[in-house]
Amino acid sequence: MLQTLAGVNLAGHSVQGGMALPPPPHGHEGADGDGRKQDIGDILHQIMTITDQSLDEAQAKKHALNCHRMKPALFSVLCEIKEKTGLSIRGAQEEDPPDPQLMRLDNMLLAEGVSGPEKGGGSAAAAAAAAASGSSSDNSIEHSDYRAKLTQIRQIYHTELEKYEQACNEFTTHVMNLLREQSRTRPISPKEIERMVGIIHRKFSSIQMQLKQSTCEAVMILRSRFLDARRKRRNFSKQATEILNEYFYSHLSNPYPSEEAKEELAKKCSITVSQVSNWFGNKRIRYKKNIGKFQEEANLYAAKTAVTAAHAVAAAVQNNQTNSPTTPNSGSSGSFNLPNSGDMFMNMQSLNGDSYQGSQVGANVQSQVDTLRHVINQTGGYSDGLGGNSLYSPHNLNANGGWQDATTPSSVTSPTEGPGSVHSDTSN
DNA sequence: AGTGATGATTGCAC
DNA sequence: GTGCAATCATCACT
Repeated sequence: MLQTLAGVNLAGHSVQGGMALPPPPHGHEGADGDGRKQDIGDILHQIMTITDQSLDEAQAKKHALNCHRMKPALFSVLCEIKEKTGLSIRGAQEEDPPDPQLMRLDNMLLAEGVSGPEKGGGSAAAAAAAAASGSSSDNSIEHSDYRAKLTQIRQIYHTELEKYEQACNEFTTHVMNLLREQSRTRPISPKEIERMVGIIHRKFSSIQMQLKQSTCEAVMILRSRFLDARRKRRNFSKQATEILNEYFYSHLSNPYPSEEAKEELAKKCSITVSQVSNWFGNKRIRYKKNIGKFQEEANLYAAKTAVTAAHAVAAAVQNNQTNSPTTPNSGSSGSFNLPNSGDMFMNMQSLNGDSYQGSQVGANVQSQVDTLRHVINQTGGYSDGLGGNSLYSPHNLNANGGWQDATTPSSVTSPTEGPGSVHSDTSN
């Protein structure tokens, strides 16, 4: 049938008098070879002279062609032929499975909070990183900065994506219109238009993939810049260091805070428990390595805690004056916690004025300090007999360089208290 | 740029 | 799992 039709139109009475189709054939075409050659020659001639025709002429012929009663049949036949040839071969590769790389990129962008629903400008990754690297004020600044940058990336990504989608839609509509228009004169089936749309979408999605890829790269760079704790190490705040030092020097005989104490310190210092552990690990080793260097610091903190202790003792004594006054180590009152303990190896009387002024706390307090001193002395940790400027003696380090009381540190919830020692825990 | 301080990590021992 | 010791990487100061 195809051959018949094709033969009718091309070899038979086709395109007589311009491009207009002839009336339908009445039978089979003539088998005359010369006649066929003549016809083909005519067609070629018409094609070659088509540019000489005026626009009106062309439109008129086009209209005549469209109105020809054989046109629909011929159109579908040509479409079928086209379908079976390589002209539409590109459509064969449609319906391929989703690109794994694209899926990876999508997942990553989703996990980073770039694509998907807005999570308050932040992301799960940022939150995780925040938890991992602590949550000090410095870090929070950093994370807000990180979030701001991420939001920026997110905005750029969405703007670009929107642009691409818009361009894709516009282009698709344009091509579809064009093809529909052309389908009136060319054998273009709706299926083929669909395929063309698919091709366009694939092209645009490959552009989108590039966008996603560069967005992922940007996020990765941002993460490594902002959230790598080691790269972006920040010193703890002065206050945090002070709190940690106070605890360390007031528990020098056993500077191993319990889990509870670590948590308390972490909370106070706005750092993580593991950071507290790191700090104590570093402090212990560095103190041990260079005791001399830390002596001044130790004296300072010891004086500080002594003053606090004296104040606390004074307050306690005043509270208990009407009752039976007790020494602080009686531990009857839970109203205060003496922040220094048997760890105090300080000679208060030899402290200089900058660190400590006995007169500042008054005679009453001074007597209590003396009491305290006595109590501390009883623990064996206090010594008046230190030579030179050695206000502070690391008695608590044994010959092996370890802490004497450092037995099963992880299970120790408070410093080992000798008889008569005052419970202290600055973390409380 | 050099240097010491400091927080984090790693490998090992218990 | 915890702590020690060594080390790394960065900060902060000169």
